[in-house]
Amino acid sequence: MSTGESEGVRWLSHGEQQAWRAYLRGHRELEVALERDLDAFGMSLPEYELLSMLSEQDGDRARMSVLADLVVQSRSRVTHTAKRLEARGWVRREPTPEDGRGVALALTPAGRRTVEAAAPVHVQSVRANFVDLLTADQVATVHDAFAQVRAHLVPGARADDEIH
Amino acid sequence: MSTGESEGVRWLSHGEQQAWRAYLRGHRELEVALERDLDAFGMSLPEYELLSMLSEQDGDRARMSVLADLVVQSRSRVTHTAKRLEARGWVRREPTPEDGRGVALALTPAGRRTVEAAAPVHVQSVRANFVDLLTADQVATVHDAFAQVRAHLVPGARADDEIH
DNA sequence: GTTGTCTTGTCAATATTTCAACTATCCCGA
DNA sequence: TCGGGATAGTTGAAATATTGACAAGACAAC
Repeated sequence: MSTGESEGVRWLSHGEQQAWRAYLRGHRELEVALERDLDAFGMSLPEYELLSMLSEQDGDRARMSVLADLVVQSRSRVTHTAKRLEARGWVRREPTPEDGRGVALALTPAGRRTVEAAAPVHVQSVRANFVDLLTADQVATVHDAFAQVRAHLVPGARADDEIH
Repeated sequence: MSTGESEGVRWLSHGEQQAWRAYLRGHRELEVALERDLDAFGMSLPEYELLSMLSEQDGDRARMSVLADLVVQSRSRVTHTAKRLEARGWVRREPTPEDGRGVALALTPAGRRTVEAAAPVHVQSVRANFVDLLTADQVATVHDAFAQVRAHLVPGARADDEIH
């Protein structure tokens, strides 16, 4: 059994395994660093992402489900995150006129001020710990690689859905 | 204040932002896919990583702190994870002879059987959702990129610490 | 219009993770 | 050999995340 199943398995080559592990570890370290820098603003990375996405939407508002897709989180998780952000006064829940089931999340003025304060620091962190460590070619390759991964896993996903 | 801070900030270029977001999203989708495939074996990705690292150590055992570094998790987290794995009979806690403070985690026979059953499926998942979607060059670039990130964030980290 | 089905979002229960003590051991110098 | 400071690992409570069940509106078929 323990050896029998190994037949026919395409294990990773040494290089592939090295790459995979470098990625897993690098990603974790990077996340830790980004969280650390956001800590000064009293928010986590997922929370920042939510606020940031919201701040780019028309009218600073978006449906819960749209938000969930944008930040790649479950709806339930977005509900919880929104509740926390609402408790801090950064976000407000509003009914949607067009669909009685829906709920829109809207950035409050305080929320906007907070994202705008956090954004420069966060961007600097992304630069210092990621973008600026890489060449333009490397950045482009990372883009392509993960866009492919996403396209494979979520066939319907649009490549540029940060805009709407 | 809200505009004042924007001066002097090196925002991301459009391409950089696209890359960053593609990476964030792709990573999350990838994690979801890997977790889904591991689910059949009753373990999560962090748990698999722990078992997998353990299975590569001499004597199927390693100190808690070594393990924590290998999988890039806090010690406390490793303690909790180990407790769960121990409850399933996959792992056993042992005192270390050389250092009275230390605790070694050892894979049980049942634990080894379980990793060996999960490994082919997991590897296939990593292939299908990541490695095989990329060219060899892309894989190499991802390796370099995240190794650089890790080297920046954890200057002391060894590149090949999956072996010992 | 009534029925059945799908979608939205929430909720409560459960599981996991984090954080800040805390214990025990080791190491080193006076 | 004592003491202080480091290191190893654990603990429990609080914060966060996931899951599955649910309520309610939409929507299509008839």
